[in-house]
Amino acid sequence: MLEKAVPRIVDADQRRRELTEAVWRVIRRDGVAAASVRAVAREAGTSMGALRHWFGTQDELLHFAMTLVMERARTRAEAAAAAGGPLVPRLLRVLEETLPLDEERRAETEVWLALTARALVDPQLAGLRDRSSAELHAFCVDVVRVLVAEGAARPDLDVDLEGERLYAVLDGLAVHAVTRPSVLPPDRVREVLATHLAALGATR
Amino acid sequence: MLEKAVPRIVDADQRRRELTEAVWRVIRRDGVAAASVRAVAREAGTSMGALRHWFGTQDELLHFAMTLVMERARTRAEAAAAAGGPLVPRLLRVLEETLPLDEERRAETEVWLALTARALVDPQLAGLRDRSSAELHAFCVDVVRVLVAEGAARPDLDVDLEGERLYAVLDGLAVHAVTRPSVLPPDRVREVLATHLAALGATR
DNA sequence: GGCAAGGTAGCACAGTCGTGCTAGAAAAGG
DNA sequence: CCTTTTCTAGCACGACTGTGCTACCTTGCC
Repeated sequence: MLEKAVPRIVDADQRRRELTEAVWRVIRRDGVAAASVRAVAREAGTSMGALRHWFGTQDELLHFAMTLVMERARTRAEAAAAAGGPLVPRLLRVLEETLPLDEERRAETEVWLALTARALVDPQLAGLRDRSSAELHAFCVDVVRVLVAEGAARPDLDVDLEGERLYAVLDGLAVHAVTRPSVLPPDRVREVLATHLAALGATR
Repeated sequence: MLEKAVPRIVDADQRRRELTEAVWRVIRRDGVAAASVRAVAREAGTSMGALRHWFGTQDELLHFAMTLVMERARTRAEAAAAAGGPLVPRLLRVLEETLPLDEERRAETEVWLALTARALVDPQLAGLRDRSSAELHAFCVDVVRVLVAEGAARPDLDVDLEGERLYAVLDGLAVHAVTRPSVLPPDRVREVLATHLAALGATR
């Protein structure tokens, strides 16, 4: 009943992360369609059997890949939120954690885009995506609320509507930064986002 | 040298459109990954051979599907632009032609999203997407320019930057309307977009 | 030492894939 | 009538797919 032996302690979570990052590399290089069990195993330098030990099925693999994208962005965002400094730049930095402004975040965003498209026809992934987008949307609404409360945005704003608009800017920038990187380099992305936040407070 | 017989006149373009719409149905129902030659032929009620007569290869099929999305949106947008009426509502209606506000446009947007994701790893599709996004981006910049010129937007706006921001709102709304339809029904999408245009002119 | 369990490896199966290919049906000019 | 061309049909090939499965290696407790 109780376990008798505890052999080969390999941190399961850590192992799954390593394998999942192999999934990311395959998705980025060859697309979701190419993220087969064999291809991922080859990329990770392991065997099909080992992979299937950690992920019982192919869908589970993609599911975990999506989870990891969300988790990492959220972790970074929370760190940025906890940092000090003036309000507006700090909120900017939190929002920027979801944008592809460096190689790491670019990888995540590309995987996010690929899996978002797949979620259109994969209910399992759709559930994940819904939870994630609800969270980010709620955060955007909160950002607007805080800006209004702190006097950094006009007091007559429709908070829900502006939250929705901010969220659209955010994901629109994410898509564009990933699909048109030469037109929209990281600094330009930051500039557009900063302009948007500033515009919420423009009273003139 | 000159053709001698002209048998079975089937409008090639028309036929290709019909088949391409079968591609759309498959992509919407089962995803790009499932858009195999066999599946599309079955969906179109024809044979693999017939399909391959019109599209020499699988990539050509997807390429044409993407082309058709772009072409249809552009046709509608030009019609909306040619219509009369006051400036701002007219521009709104043109921009709305790229958004999934009814069943037809929803289909196009879903296919667009799926193919945009695939374009990350398919140079052929990437070329198409680049041309299309450059065009829409340029149009967004023009919209801002016209609004400024007509006094419907603040004269001190950075036109390029605002064009970029408008484009982000547009594609962000497209993604959200397709992935979170219950939160973002068509009227809400219109409201957010209208708010954005109005905000460009907010002087208060 | 023995043994149980965690972890790895990879074969086997039945299926799907894209594409090359041949063969026939349909239609119009001679 | 026959010929020519367009269009349709679908078989055949080799490659790749996800997953069930067995066998093996490694580890740590008894």
